[in-house]
Amino acid sequence: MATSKTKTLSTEAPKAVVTRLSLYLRELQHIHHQGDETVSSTQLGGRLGFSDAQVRKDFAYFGQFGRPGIGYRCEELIAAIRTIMGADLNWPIALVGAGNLGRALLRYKGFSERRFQIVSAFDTDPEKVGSQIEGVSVHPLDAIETVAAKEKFRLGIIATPAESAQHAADRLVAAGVSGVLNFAPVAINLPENICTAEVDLAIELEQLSFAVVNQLSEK
Amino acid sequence: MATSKTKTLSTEAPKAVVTRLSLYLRELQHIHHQGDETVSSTQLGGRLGFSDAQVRKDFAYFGQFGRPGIGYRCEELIAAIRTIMGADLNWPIALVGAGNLGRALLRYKGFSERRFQIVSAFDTDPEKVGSQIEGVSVHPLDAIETVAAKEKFRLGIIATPAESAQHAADRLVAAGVSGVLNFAPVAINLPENICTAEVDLAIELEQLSFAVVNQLSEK
DNA sequence: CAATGTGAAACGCTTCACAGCG
DNA sequence: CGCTGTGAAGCGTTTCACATTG
Repeated sequence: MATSKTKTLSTEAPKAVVTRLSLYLRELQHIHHQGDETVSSTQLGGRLGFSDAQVRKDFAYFGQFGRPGIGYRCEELIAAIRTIMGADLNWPIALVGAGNLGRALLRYKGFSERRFQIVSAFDTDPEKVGSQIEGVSVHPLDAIETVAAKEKFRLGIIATPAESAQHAADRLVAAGVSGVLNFAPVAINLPENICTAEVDLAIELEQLSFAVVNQLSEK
Repeated sequence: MATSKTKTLSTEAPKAVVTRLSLYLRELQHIHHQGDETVSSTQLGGRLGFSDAQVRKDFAYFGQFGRPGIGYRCEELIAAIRTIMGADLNWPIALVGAGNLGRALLRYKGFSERRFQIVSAFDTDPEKVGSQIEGVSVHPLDAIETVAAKEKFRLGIIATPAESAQHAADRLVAAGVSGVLNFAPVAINLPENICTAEVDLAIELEQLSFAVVNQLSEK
């Protein structure tokens, strides 16, 4: 009875819960590294700007992880979230666009800790093709399907200019990826069965500046 | 009567609407560049993955911009959103952390188009301090208050490792910024009156991989 | 007694359906 | 007739309040 029971994940969790799960995981790892074995919903929520009730309800979707009077055991909860998130799988990734941002992503250390690895890079610029960055070689974009057969990447990152983003997306899909993370400042159109996430750096700043002007503090 | 009337923005718009406003703006600019003078809610929504009703309702919070039977005039709508978002102001920005990611942000062209400009960079690494990147000089982090007096930045970007992020945030606040965009993979604690936005690249991938595994297609 | 787990209430956002307009 | 603007209904999420537990 010392171990907690994880509900079947068939229990569809609300989308909003899943987005917070990653934040909980990250924060729990910091807390645990810092030496704490347990944490209460109030503490954890406080660090992330969520209410205690929300933290408890979020975890309750997946099972009973807490001990009344004590809180949650970090290790246990970390393991549970990692399982739920599938964070124990390895994810080889293809990068399209070896410009400023693409090169920074290739060098970024934070991915490997979470088992994401950029295994191949692609670009259309002949000057970039053939070079190596952090041990990853830059291939011509046209070669993506050939390389995909060998490297088996399932996710793709688009770090091209806006004009080339749709083409990059199409090539990635042709190469068989099932998810695309798009850093180009334009919406891309993909088949229904492909998952996408977008990060537009300028938009992040725009939202922030709006919040500042309108005195909306905190998140 | 040819011009539309913009409601006072005192009409507090839902947070969710504001996050979409930036996407509308970006997309309208693409559509307009592409030569179209008008766009319907169905077209615009289709490109972004929103319903037509949502698009109409979103704009209706700020006034009456559309013409029945025609749609929305791109120019008019672009101007209106820019006004609402305060996108006509200039935002000088301080960057803390001149590593991989920081340098990529300094070189990123997408900011200036939206009137964001990194005017000073800071780092604690003596090897980086004193160098110039894209015409921006890297100062010692301790000098931030002195530089702030001259450069008057109101926003700060944190692109440091997780361990240094809280300290970077504290220095930025001491230097008088009112908003912080945090790329470090850790939650930071700030005074109530400071706005924050977070972008964690690994978390974006984690969310994407979860969506792939759980067959959640599209957004 | 400090903390969880959880129904029920409250809230905010999205979708629906349709009147109204050019 | 195509498309907007908008109340009203519907839905998902958050907060509240409290019984429950080690």
